[in-house]
Amino acid sequence: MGINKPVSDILNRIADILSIDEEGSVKFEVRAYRRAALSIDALEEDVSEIYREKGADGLMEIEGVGEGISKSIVDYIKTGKMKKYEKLKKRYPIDFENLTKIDGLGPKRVAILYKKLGIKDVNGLNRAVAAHKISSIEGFGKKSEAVILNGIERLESNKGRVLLGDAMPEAEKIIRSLIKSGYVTRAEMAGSIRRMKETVGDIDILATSEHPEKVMELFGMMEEVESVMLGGKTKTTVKLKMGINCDLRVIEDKSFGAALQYFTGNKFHNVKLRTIAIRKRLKLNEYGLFDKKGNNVVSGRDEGWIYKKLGMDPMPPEMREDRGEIDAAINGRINRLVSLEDLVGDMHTHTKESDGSNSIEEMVVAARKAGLDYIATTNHTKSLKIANGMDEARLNGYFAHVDKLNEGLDGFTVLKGAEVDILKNGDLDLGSKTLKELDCAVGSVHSYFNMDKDAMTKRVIKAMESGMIHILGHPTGRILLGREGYGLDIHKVAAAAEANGVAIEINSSPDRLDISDSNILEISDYKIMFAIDSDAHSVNHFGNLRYGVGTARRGWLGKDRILNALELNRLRKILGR
DNA sequence: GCCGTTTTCGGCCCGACTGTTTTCAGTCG
Repeated sequence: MGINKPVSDILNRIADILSIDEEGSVKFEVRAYRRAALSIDALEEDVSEIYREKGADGLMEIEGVGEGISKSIVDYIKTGKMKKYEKLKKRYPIDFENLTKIDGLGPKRVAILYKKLGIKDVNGLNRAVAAHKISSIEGFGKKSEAVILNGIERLESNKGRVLLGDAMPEAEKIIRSLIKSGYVTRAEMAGSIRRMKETVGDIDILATSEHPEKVMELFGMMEEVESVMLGGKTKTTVKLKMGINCDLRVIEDKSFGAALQYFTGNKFHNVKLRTIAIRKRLKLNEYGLFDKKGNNVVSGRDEGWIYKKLGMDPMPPEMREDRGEIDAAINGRINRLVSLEDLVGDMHTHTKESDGSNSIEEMVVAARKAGLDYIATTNHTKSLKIANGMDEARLNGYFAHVDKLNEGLDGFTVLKGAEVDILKNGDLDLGSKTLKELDCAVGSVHSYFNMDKDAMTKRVIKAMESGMIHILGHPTGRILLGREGYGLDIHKVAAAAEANGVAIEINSSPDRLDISDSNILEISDYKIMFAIDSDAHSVNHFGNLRYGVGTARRGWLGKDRILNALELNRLRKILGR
């Protein structure tokens, strides 16, 4: 794997240690290290590749990386260490990475705990909390102790993140309760959920109300809430039973748009926007966009106006990750992104013939309800025994059944397909006669995940070159919060997809979202189509398509790049090749 | 340490909330 993560971690550790005794200009040095760490973490290409291709000059092209930090990176590439960090570490041999993940602990308080109690890591902190040693330290109290204990539990239980597919329905439930209470006129999600990030660390909700105190009280008593962490007049943080925190902020109606803007973009996006505002002699905050005299120059109700007043086109929330969207917006290059309504079909669904829970008839009813005009029925194939994979004979029988079903359907079509296993050697798991008869073949890897990157890339490309598969299913095999995807040279795969007319799947299953938004951005210059598939194993799973659409939007894809946004006749032409 | 429509020096995003040292530093998003 690449070294971006360790490099950005070390830069953050340097920032941690520098910030302990920060005085004067060191404060900005800290900021510079954090900034560089963030942009390296978000980089698509590995810094070692950049250095190999373009040397130290290439590294300095990275935003926030100048002479000093590029030297440190080269240092790390050559020796596996950064001299600057090794030196600083001697002063504070502390596990800042994990300790600062705990609520209420930043580098300074971690350093105090080290100096006073000799705490170096989470275990040490745990012991100190158990012995009630924390509350006696100057600057800490009983409440700090409780917050820290809570933070340790959260860190140990699930690393503090949950799937978008779990967090979003929870946020929707909370919003419904707020509206139902009668005290809230408007409530919406902000933050990473609104950006449709694949996993989220907390839920942000914004609401307008004439009675903020009442809303705060009500929020703290909701059934989803385990405990109230911080309760203010306009902002309350609670710990939800599902294991993450939820922030609720109440704002005035007139600043709702500004607040939505402020709390949606990621940190980097927002910093850039505020810097642009300053250049225009304006000030941007959650209450609006203000000129020097303190007049709000936009109607705070409209989020889009803030972008327009700052000289750029508004862009969808999913793009606000500081991945070039601000430049694109300034140059008027924000394209219309694919939306859920654009999808008219689903190319990857299962029935109880293999490992699904419902019959094809039930799946058809659910798909129609979801607004679709066609689905491909794509059950597993024979080598995937654990999923009751189908062999050629069973498939033939099943397809005869589907033919009959289609005859009776008006305005809906079931395409005959299969999720064909890509075997260890890159062969497909069905005879070529059957393969040729499939309307839609999704090729997927379900075995030997541990092959090295080269071998796995060759395996997948061989399958694509067979001319038999239409879509590469869940291309990297990752399971969010579970396992890393198998190593795959995504550029080589994309090039093979282009050469062989194979579409790349965006699997909408909340624990996959595979391929990822960042991979899409990486390969979107290839002339390839994408298929946003539910991979539905039951009638409820068509609802997951919204997460796949979110992923596609985070990858800046328009409707024209989506296979299943094509109406059936055009789709058939492409599938027939 | 980084960076440039205030430019090679002199700046660097913004506000809420907390605990507690009653006036603010630290943390967070």
